[in-house]
Amino acid sequence: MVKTLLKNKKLRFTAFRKEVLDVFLNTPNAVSIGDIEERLKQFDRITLYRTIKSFMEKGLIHEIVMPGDIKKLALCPAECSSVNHVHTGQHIHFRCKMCENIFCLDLHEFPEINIPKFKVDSIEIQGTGICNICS
Amino acid sequence: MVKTLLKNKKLRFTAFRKEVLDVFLNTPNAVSIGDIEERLKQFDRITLYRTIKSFMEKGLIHEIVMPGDIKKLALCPAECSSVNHVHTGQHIHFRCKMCENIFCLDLHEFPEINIPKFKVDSIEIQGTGICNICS
DNA sequence: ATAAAAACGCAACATTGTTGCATTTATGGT
DNA sequence: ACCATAAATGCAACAATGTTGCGTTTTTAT
Ligand SMILES: [Mn+2]
Ligand SMILES: [Mn+2]
Ligand SMILES: [Zn+2]
Ligand SMILES: [Zn+2]
Repeated sequence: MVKTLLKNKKLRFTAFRKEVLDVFLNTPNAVSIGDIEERLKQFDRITLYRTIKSFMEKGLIHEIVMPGDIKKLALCPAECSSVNHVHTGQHIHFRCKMCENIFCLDLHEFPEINIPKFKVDSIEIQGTGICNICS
Repeated sequence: MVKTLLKNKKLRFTAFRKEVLDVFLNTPNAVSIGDIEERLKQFDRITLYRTIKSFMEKGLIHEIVMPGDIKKLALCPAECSSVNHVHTGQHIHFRCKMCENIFCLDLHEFPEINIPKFKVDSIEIQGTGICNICS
């Protein structure tokens, strides 16, 4: 339920936040801000930006960026406890060049990346290609 | 030499392009558009954007994006033949949280990522943490 | 019910990137 | 070296994206 979802992340429940969160819950893949705007009947742009920022800060959603001015948002996995920074947990992002959808995918085994001389905090992996629906 | 570098990528040699390319050649790490602007005495912003676009289209430089509105540019490896799309070859990107520098790093062995049901064209890997200088 | 803190909505602003167009420059062929 | 052509430049105007300030409204804890 949307209300408890927000509460669990220490976010106040408001009508607008419910609407925005519903967009995420009703979409299988990542959504852009434009996508959200299209799905809201009427809204204030500034409030939307602030809502998204709050959601990100509290670890409810995360941001996915790719070269070519691609920026999308997706729900964090339920167990995500990270706040205010990218925490893709152990999943990767895949962009289909046909449908332009971006998928959050759980890898069976997340690869071990060793970078000599660097202290690695987090790793992000992003793939591009063709999704199963488009191929 | 800058002139042949441009020619090899089928880019015309101009005074402005030389200046921009020199910025890349004189910087060890990735640079933002703001970085470039700071290093140029005087310039036209529009021409700079178009220059960068040309450089990217011809595979002279590539774009590195990370969550948090981070966008930087770096020279492609010499052997890079890809045009107009992200081709990190087989290197990864590492962002140091202290100095905020972004490094293009060659991994000894680039990991094999297998994504069931998806046809993978390219993989990008980005790490964050502390670089060797800052630690 | 009340009070404090947070979120909202509006306006104004800032930053980042693009398009059109006239002028200048680079380059390949003569 | 000269010329014709295509490309690059510089300026203005515009578009898209994101932010800040502030008075009002709503949520939540007491
Ligand atoms: Mn994700
Ligand atoms: Mn790189
Ligand atoms: Zn697809
Ligand atoms: Zn560092």
